[in-house]
Amino acid sequence: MLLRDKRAVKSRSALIEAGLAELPVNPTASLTEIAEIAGIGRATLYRHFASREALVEEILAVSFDDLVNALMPMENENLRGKKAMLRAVELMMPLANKLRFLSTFWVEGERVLSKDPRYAMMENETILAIEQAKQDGDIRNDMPTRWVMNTYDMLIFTAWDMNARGEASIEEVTRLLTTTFFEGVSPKS
Amino acid sequence: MLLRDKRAVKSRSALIEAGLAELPVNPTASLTEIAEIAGIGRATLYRHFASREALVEEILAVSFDDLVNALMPMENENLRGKKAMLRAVELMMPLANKLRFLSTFWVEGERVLSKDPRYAMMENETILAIEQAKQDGDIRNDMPTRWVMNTYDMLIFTAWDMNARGEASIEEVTRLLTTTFFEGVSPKS
DNA sequence: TGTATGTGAGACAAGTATGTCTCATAAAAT
DNA sequence: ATTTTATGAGACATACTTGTCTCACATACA
Repeated sequence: MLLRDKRAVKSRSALIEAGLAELPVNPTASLTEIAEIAGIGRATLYRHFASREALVEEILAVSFDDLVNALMPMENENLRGKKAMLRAVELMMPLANKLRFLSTFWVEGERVLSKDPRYAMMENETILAIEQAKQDGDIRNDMPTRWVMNTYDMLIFTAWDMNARGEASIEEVTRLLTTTFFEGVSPKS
Repeated sequence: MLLRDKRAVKSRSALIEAGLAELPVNPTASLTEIAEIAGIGRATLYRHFASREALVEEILAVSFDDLVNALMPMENENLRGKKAMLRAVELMMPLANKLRFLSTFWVEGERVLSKDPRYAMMENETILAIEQAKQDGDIRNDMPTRWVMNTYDMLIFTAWDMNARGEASIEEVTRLLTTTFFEGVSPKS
């Protein structure tokens, strides 16, 4: 299956899309269900992916590629600390459904993606940004970087979820997210 | 199985404890595994719980009972707004290990628990507290109550999770949670 | 047009989880 | 002490999932 053929390309992306949408909602979905959602025969699924594991790993790889690509513009912007974190949120919001897959399959994800040098780079840059923000006086020094990172990730998901339910626009949830993250829910004093 | 017998009580609680501990870590664990962890025969598991679903629902019910009981002291305290929210966090945090189950099985949980009148009551009281806090000037008026509630819930789950992983004590995550929620990660100006 | 190739449908085997049932044993209840 | 009841071990049927394979058909490609 060398993806020279239009049909193969279409089948493959339909399967990846189906897994991306279904597996975070129902992680134990059978490959029969995935194939049905994709509108593709089950046998064809196995022609593209040797096993269930292979499918998950492929979706992880594709999602991670999208994430890296979304953040590419930052390479030329030389932002640091708080400004970098704000910019990253802005760039990441539109693909939060892919981030959701990454977080759902985090155990597999870490095993697979940790072989990718970009993975260590990204994590490192997040930590650097948080610690830079601490030095700049934008993030409290008495908060563990790990907590700040978890909160940051969690707020991105909450914002995406609210947007996905149609309760607020991308711009609105981005504003809510960044305000809540840096200032909290209290009014400015 | 009317739980008049010591043995039945012991078996039942051993099974619930095993599910409570194992299922959040490995949600697809078989009932054979659960029974083995509990140190109970698989047949006995089926004597107590008609199906896998019944076991999960029972654990959800027990967990929710624990949550409601933990919040009982507030009935006599007449706290409102921000103070009520802080107190609720304080009372809920020690249940971290038990209530992680609720967040893992949130989909089933909502379906099962929404039949319980106490569920609607709890949600309603949270909304009331948030709106009271807005009136008191403790929460920004330009933030939708729904966003504030989602953020509040997600921060509690994040804190539970971090504590359950042994990355911070109950006191530590309580402090981090309340500070982040009301003040954000920025230092006080 | 003719050839190569991807696809759908379905048969098939192997493995595993579910749920039921029986029987001898051990423990609790009275 | 006697009766009642829960348990463990294991057999058993059923259903589902996985992964492989074949064959007729349709579509892309050259």
